[in-house]
Amino acid sequence: MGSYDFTEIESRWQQVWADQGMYRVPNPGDQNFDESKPKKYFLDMFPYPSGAGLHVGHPLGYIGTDIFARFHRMRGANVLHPMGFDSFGLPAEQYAVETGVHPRITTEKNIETYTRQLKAFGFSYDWDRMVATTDPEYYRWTQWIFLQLFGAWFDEEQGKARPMDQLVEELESGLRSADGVMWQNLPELDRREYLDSQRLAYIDEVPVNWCPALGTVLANEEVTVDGRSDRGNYPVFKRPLRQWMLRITAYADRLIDELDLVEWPESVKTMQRNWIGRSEGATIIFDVEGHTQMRVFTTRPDTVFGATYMVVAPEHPMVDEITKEMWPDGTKPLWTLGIDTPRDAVAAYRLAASRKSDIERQAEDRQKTGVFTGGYAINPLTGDPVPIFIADYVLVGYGTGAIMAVPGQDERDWEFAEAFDLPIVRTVQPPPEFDGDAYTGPGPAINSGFLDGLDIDAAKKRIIQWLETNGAGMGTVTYKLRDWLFSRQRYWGEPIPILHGPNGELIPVPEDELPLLLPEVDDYSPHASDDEHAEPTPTLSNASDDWKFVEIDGVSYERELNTMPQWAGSCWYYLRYIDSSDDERLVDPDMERYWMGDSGVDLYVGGVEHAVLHLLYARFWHKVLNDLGHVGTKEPFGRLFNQGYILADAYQDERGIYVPAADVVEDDGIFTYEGEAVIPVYGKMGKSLKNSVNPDEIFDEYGVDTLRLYEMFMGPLDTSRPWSTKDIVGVHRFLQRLWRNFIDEDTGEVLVSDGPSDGDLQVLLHRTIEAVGHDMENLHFNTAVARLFELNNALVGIERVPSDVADVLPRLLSPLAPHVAEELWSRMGKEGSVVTADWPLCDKSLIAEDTATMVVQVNGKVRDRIEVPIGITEEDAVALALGSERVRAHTGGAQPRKVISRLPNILSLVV
RNA sequence: GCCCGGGUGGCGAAAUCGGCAGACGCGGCGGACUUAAAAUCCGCUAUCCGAAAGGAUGUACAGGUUCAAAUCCUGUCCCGGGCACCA
Repeated sequence: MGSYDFTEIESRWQQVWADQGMYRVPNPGDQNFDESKPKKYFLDMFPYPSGAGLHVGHPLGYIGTDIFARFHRMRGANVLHPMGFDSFGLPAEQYAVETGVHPRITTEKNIETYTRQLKAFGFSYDWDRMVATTDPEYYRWTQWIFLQLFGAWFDEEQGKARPMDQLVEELESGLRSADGVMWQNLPELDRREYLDSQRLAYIDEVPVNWCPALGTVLANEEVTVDGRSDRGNYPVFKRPLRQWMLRITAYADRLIDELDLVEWPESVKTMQRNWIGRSEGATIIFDVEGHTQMRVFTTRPDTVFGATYMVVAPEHPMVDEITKEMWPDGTKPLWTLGIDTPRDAVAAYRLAASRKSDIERQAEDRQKTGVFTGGYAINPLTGDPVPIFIADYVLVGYGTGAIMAVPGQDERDWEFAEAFDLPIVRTVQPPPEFDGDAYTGPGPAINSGFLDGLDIDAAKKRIIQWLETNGAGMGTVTYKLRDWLFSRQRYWGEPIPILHGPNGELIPVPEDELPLLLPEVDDYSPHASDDEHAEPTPTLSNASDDWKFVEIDGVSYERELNTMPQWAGSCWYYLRYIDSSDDERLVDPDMERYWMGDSGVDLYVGGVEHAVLHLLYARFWHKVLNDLGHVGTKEPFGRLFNQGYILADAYQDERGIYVPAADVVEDDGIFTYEGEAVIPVYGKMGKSLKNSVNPDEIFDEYGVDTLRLYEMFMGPLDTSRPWSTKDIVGVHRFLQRLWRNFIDEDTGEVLVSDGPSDGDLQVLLHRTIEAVGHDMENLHFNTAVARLFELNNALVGIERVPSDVADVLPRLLSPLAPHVAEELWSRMGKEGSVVTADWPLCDKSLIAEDTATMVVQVNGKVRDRIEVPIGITEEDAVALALGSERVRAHTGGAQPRKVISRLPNILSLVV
């Protein structure tokens, strides 16, 4: 009755809130919708529901958004605060491979566990809006969006996606040609191929990241720096393959420029800009001896006079054409690999290069290798012949896959030139003190004909002008960003709703046949292998012929057997929450306009690991949907916030294997696990370090409110912080002290007085209201908690809590620790729920004081503190200060030479 | 190598604009209550010198600007993250 029984209080209120639908939020048009309130959309990055369940590190950001949502509700906003599950993915499928249990079963079970755990945190989600990406009613619309991408093209002039119909119209009317060919003159087959090549979702043969161990290909973003898979850390190899691609590159500029519209951490914006990697330069056309031409991309067209050789990527399609039968005169032995003919030398080098994985290329310490092709190009500016090499330091996928090498101004080219004894010409004058090799800094052009004397920028402009007038090139922009490889050979993903006809026709599955359900298969195994040359085979090829083949008008069509990558479902889930049960359309336009407003989601909180992948893909899809008129904003997430991580001690045994941290025993600084010594390390809490702390244990011992407060009190939301179970007692003591301040533990009597506070306590109360409100707005929950501690501490020793304090404190606490706040509110007999109570207002007149502490500095050092009236004049202040013994001890009684004041707080005397 | 963050007591941290460094909590020390312990309550707790009053030093390091710097500027070191032969 009287003691703080958090377990009982928390479970009871969670039940009451659920029964009353406390956190249900109506849409425009719904019954209880109040359009006079401002809208707020607060979103968490939804989790993948893993079998291990939640640990205390997962909900850090969720606690933050929940507090923010509760705060804004009390301040009178309509708050959309939903949760769901990104439930397609590898672990459920791997489990299915091992056990034969259908991934749907595993997934449903895990979702159930996650839902139970999330509900136990007392989060104020509107669970009626929950989505799971694996739900056919959800992925129906993921497939629908894919068909929108398939049914659209990117109009370069308008800079936006448009429906294919409009392209066909413009082609038929002659407004536009198909790569220079009139539509009327194009055979039927070529027309189809042309149209298919223009779509935002298209099939192309491209070098892909093939991961045999996972049995699937991966997007560039899913491959780590050392050429391994992001998930599972398996080796990844490059190989050409026909795959579905999404034309994200068409949006490269908008994805950069429209970052200006959003309030995101600068670091995330920078990462996206770097990933897109826009660089401006020029394409320069080199005549290759004899007949053909070669295009190179350079960001330094101003250095073209110093281009003394050319390098082509080993995989470049023109290599065969350039390569000569015989080594020409003047071939240096160094250039030939010691092989008799250029053809054999080039073949040997290409073979060696193709065998190298990205890791090996890396490991070689960037030693420059390459071989001469026997061919020469003509430098269009100097007219000199320059030898053409192939070398793997030039990448086929970037720019034109060929470069003009300017060793004087490029470190890589310098290294290669030294290794192969090639001429070096400086075309920018380095400063006199420069003693390095390649010079990449600013300076006037030299050895560059009509460019001489110009600085780099001017020289670039001038040479591009020259190239364009002489038909030798043009200004060009290139990007590091590649189109998004969208096929996966896995089972547990959205089927791609396309049929393949006998002549290569691509037929979209009609919208009214969506969702295209995943077929049942006997074997979920991907065709995984240790062999990098194994042929990728989609798991859906294990489906029955009934599913795989569709007959339309007597013609047999084969279904697309690849599935979508895991990122697909998370590209648009924030839209589905708005109207999660709509079976007519993706989202109702009126509801979408209301909740997304002018700038999209008002606060999106999640880990920084999604800085590139998820956030770039989602922005891309959103822009396409915007172009096609399905959503109203240019950007999906107006404000992004990256929460930190919970870190924890972890332990490795002798072999470097992590052991369960919970079972490690410490004795006088020595750590042991099952009697063996282990080494303490430190890192992000999670399965891989085996250092997870289960929230259930904390709930049992301290309760939900304590855990919520603890995670917030540890530090600012955006910094990582070490978990320390022993520190939890601090916030737990706070709640118990709060309880004892309000409730007599023996009798259960509510210890609230009839009269309000006065004096210092009243001032403190209103200061707390102001400070907590301010902290809440700025997501400074750690300091908000500290302010509440102070107010609570001031109540200790007071017989009864003054009525105004009793009225305010539970409301201030309610977003942070909703259960105990609701219990106190209810025990005091207050009207309604504290959840829907108004946020307290601060009476500013009460916190304006009539005296202040004036700090007196002498020569910049604090020497005394004096209470002064708020409106004190400088003259009085100086007189007061000079009257102080402590001040006089440092002024030696002399008059100050100079007085600086910020009255009534600071008086600075210089003597 | 390049690009972002960050570095404050024994520990987690705080410090709107350049204006009292260390709020709040953990831990520690001392005290009250208790037969005792736990819980609770009270006090102290940056470092050094000092019995104290007080003084000196102190926000990674070295400089600078300023009456005044954790905060601004220059350089260096360390930690974390991203990118990495991108022409």
